Amino acid sequence: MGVATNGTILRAGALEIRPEEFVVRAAGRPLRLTVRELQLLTALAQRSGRIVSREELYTEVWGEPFRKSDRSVDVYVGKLRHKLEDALPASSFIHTHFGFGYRFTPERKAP
Amino acid sequence: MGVATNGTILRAGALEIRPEEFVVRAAGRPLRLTVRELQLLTALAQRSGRIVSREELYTEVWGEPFRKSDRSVDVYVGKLRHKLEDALPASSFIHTHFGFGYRFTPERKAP
DNA sequence: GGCCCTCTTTACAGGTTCTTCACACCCCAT
DNA sequence: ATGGGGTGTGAAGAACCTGTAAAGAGGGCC
Repeated sequence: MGVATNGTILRAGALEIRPEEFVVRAAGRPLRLTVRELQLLTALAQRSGRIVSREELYTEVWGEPFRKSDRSVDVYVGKLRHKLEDALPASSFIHTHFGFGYRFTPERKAP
Repeated sequence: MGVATNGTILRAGALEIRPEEFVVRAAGRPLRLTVRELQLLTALAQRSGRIVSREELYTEVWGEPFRKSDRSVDVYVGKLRHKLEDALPASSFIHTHFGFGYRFTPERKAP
């Protein structure tokens, strides 16, 4: 069985993710995400604080084997970063770890 | 057990739904709906404010497993929208969430 | 039968999202 | 400082999703 998500509410800073209800709120306001964006954000938030490889993210979200040349994860990380930046400009959530993958952690940006 | 509907009156804007009595009123005037239309509208109104998948709506109203190719929910959403538009042109009730499903929420239309 | 009404299914158009590619830039080891 | 793989990202076409008209199927009634 996969990761338990029943009735789950994931919180991270001012973000509230309800995967079951297809809803993400940023400081109370609903965030407009596509299916893939929501899936990827959920996968990241479920692994909050850990560095996660593209392979792990890809197999979790896309449900098929990862090819090293596939850039889908990067593209969607970019889309998520942009939407999160629009909604919560004072925070950053998705951090790159060169050569390893991404880490989801809400951080206050440097002033 | 299913959703409790005993003696329930669902209200949403100028809409009043009495599932037990097979009656819907729009600003006091009875709305002429078929059985399926009433069932679907009731299912939506019982989940007011939430994004609901076609699958959930289909299994609730049709009482059988959902096939991805089945468009019945979409067709009936269209019929409901048309009748609600005729009765209450200033409001919109059923909102599409691309890739996820529908959300029932009474909203004043943009002027 | 013929008519009417409802429900189901299909087809197509139009719109949105997803995938892939290309290129620029970045990071690190040498 | 330089080289080479890693990462960010815009753009374009493919793939997928939704709205809706229309046709077919079934039942009830006269």
